[in-house]
Amino acid sequence: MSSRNTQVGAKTRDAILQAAADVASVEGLEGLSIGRLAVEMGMSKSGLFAHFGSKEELQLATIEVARKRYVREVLAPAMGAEAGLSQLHALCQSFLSYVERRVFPGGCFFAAAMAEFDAKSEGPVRDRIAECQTMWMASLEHATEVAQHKRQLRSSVDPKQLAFELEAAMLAANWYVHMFSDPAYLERARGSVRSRLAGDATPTGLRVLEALDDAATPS
Amino acid sequence: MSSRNTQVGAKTRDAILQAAADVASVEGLEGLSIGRLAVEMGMSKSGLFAHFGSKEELQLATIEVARKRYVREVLAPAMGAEAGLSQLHALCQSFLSYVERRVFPGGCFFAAAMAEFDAKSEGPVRDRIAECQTMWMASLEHATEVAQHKRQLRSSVDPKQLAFELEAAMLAANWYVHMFSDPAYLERARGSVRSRLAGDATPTGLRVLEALDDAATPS
DNA sequence: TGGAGAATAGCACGATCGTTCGTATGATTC
DNA sequence: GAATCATACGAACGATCGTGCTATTCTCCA
Repeated sequence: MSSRNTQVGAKTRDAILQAAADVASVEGLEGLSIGRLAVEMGMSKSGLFAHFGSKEELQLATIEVARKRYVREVLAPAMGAEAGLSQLHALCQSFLSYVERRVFPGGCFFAAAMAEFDAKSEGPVRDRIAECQTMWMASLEHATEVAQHKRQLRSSVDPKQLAFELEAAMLAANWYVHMFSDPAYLERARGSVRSRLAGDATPTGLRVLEALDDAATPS
Repeated sequence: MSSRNTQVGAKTRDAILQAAADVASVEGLEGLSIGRLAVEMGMSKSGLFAHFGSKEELQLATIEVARKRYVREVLAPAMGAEAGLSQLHALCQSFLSYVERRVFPGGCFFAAAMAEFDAKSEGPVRDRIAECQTMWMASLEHATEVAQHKRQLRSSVDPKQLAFELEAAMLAANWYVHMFSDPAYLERARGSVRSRLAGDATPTGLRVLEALDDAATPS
């Protein structure tokens, strides 16, 4: 048949995982309970459970759909920007927009998961979360290195240090926005990103940043 | 009598809460279970439970002992510093030292609690955590204002913005140190604090910072 | 020394947890 | 039309959750 028939269970499975990712961003990956998830999906606990076989498998599968959402909502939009400083700027703006748009209802899924598992004993779930966080940081560092190669950021800048500081401001905004229900913290983070990039930029880099600001506010 | 006899139960209660704070910094305040805590304390679940009457009361009491520990280990040491920029610097160093010394085995208790409750529905526990976080930020902001009054930091600096950025770096270090078991992130945060304060300091403030560095590295 | 009251233990409850098992329903394939 | 497979359900398991009640043990003071 031409219209390849997607297995009926795959749709259900994905629907479950999308809901699971939303719940986990609020309640945490451990707080995610199969029973409550089944009620929310309008199906039986055992029917839902059969899709995964164990809670850990459910958690790992949830991480994967969350990761795809993250790629689609944060990374992909920033890939349109020119490599280097523009892309570094785009990654930060994209992340803050993703928090602002409430792509996950409880804030950044991976921020919540990192905070939940950072002190816990080792395990596949913790390992995968750490991997995801490392990959995200690597994309910030890589954009920094390209920007240095293009003489947009000073060569004295340590890419890991810059990535750390940018991510720190974005993470803090993520917590505070939800804890105090105050979107002003997103603007604080945007201010941090702007001044940090401008402070490390070469004259060439400053022109790039100015062009980005002009594009953002076409008055 | 001169040696006022503390009620025997009060010691037990405090011992329970100290253990509870340690556990909660790793497992979270919701993950804290009365049964497991009782086993750890070598007493019965009901005997332990009787001290509090409800899990919520246990959580609130745990927050209070954690807060006292925080005051003792972070705020109090920094109160020895001269008001203003020195104290702002001391608060940041004190916090990072508190993370490094593993005052709570799972990292900063309040960072973990904020991450756990930021997206959750309202309640006394969430409210208290938010209060504690606000008070900590207020002490950073206050030190900034005093520093401005003393002409150590530029008057153009927004105290809330500076406090946000300092706290962001410290929080990020707290997560990463535990997630990746790498104390280098503490140095990254120290670098962030140093460059951020130096960047906003007046000539007077710069001399203060230099004096602090000399005192820290008496070569 | 004994009695009052605080502190702890024992036991049980309903609810929920993750998990297993047997079964019923549809669709697909021979 | 029969056999097989994917999918979901219902019931139940043992464990643990928070929370009551009642008894026992301990501490301290008159």
